[in-house]
Amino acid sequence: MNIGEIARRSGVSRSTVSYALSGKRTVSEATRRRIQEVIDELDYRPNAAARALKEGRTRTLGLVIPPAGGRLTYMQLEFVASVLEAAARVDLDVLLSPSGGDHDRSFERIVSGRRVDGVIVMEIRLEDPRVTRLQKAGMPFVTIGHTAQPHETCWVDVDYATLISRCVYHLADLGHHHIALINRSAELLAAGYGPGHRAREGFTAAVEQRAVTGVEFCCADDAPAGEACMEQILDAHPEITAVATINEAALPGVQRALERAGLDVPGRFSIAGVAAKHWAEEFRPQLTAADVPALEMGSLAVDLLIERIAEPNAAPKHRLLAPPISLRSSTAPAFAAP
Amino acid sequence: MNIGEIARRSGVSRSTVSYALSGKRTVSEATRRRIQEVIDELDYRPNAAARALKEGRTRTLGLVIPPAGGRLTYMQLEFVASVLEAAARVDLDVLLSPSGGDHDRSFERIVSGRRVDGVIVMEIRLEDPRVTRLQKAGMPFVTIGHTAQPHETCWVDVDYATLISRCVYHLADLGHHHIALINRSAELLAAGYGPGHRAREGFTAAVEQRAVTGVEFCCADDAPAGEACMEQILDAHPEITAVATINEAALPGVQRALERAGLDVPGRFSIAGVAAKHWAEEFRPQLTAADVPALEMGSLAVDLLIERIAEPNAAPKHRLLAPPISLRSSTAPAFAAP
DNA sequence: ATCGTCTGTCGAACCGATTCGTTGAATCGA
DNA sequence: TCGATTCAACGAATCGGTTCGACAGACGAT
Repeated sequence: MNIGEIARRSGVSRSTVSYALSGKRTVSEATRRRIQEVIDELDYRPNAAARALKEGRTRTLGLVIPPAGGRLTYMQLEFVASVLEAAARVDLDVLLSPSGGDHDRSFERIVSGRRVDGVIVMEIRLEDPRVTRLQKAGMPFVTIGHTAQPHETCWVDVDYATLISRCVYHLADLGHHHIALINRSAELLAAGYGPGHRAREGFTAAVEQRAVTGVEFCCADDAPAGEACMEQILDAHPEITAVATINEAALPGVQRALERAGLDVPGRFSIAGVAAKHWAEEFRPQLTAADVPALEMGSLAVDLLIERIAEPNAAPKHRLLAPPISLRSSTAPAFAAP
Repeated sequence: MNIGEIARRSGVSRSTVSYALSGKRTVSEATRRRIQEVIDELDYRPNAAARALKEGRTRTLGLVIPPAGGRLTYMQLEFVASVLEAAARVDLDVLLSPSGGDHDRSFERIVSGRRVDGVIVMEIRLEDPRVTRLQKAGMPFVTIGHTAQPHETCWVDVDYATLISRCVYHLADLGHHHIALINRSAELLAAGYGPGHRAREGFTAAVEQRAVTGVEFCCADDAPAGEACMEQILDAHPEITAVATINEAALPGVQRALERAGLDVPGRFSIAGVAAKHWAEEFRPQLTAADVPALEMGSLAVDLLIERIAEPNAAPKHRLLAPPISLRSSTAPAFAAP
């Protein structure tokens, strides 16, 4: 079932079949039809490896996702889905690589085995060895999130600083004077996880501007950690009446702790966050949040990457997204003691 | 940076480099070291396409997931993650194809372009065109879920009939006499979606055996549909005090409807389901459920597939999993009017 | 009648690996 | 000292496509 077989059965040379298929040279209508018939009959499709070898491109994109897959947040999942969809629209396949460091075998295979034409990397750190690796290998890439050298690379990111600021403004407008930030884990922050750092900056700035008091807490990405964190907040800072957060995975636990403490949301306690829209709507009560446009980001990333593959030496492009806050049912005016 | 370059720089032939790398023939220790040095220096790795072309295998698996538009359930997500992990452990890459029918371009590329050595297909229907297509193409595959001809193919599946039966037994043991089944959508059922049909069978059988009354409801896979469905149940069958379900995505809505009706879970109403463990634990109240071992299923599927690729003509193997129910906080004895 | 152009097709080279058959040198036993 | 054996390396063929240069035949212009 190779091109030679098709050529033999339709009585032409292999090159003619190739040209009939690609249209890069003229082939008479009669031969073209004859070839097409044979192809349809045998259900022939060119071997991807052979084509990739000759053309020097694989028509495949790599998507590097965080390792230990089970822990993908809803937002990340939405993003992955949208990358797949966008790639499928332009007939590109997607190779997934669950890897964190730059010594990961799967990552190495993809990058230096030239299995893909370009790579999208999620969950970027401020100093990210994968970025360095990709640059060294000369592999086109787009990151979700940006490094400490943002001007050097192509990326799409969410403006966490602005979004957390908006959360704080919103809460302050509602009369909350003591607000906590539930950030992501201390380990992530220490590792230079950008969104965490920028959420911190935005929080600090907004708190200062509105002259409210703000305390930051780091919290691992799961419900039990959220529960423990919220307990700690209530315990150490009983004056706090609202939280802003970028840690959606912790929220079920946060909610549980508030419930146990008898603090109704939003009656006695408000929560504003940054989360995937779908997730925010399924949360109970529905979450007031900046709805991260994960779907849009995915197709944006694919577009940028395709552009980059075509023009590897053009100036890197970036997109910083700052979606507005959707008001739902998890925030309300600060409780005034009767 | 190809094998010829390495050969030239280390003063040997290309074949010697190849043998030094694969170890398929003896290469003197001295030359091997010399070659390795050059390789390390240039950071060389064999071109995947060239290797695939010559060897006739790609060292890549295909994973066919439901079309990207539809949302993956938490269970499906866990499964995808575990496939990725299991494949990475044995140095295989994974190509994702979000496709439903057999005419999907991405599916066709993977199957007849021989981009992968084998395929794992999720969300199998009783009559599934993709299975037919794969059989015709002679591509090794493993399905998650099985078709109406289960003996013909390799598959891994959850024994939904048994699990739903166990839910019903558990609820009946707690004194519930009127139980609803919240199945998945009527469209899916009509399309021959296996888990839906087997849940129905298990439910019918268990209800009969325990002499309780059971009513089945179909419900789309999202919270709003779950809410509407639960409202309908309460409205049309006020005697019902418990539901069993395989529709995890509908549960947040179900819960919301019960809350609005003032029915405390599990005090006044019980819920037992089939769901991913992590999901069941994050649900409030924690869900009594048969914890689908999605992680185990993923690596099982990869193992079966690798076996199948090695021996395409061996008798197909199957695995039907029936995990026990984990008792959590969403079920309690039927409410007895005071 | 001759030359140039255009069409449609073919043959051969090439992409970068693997692998088989071969060969030259070193080693060994008789 | 010679043939047999082993070791280490080489050269060429091959996988299945794409693409470049060549070329035969038809056609039109001069």
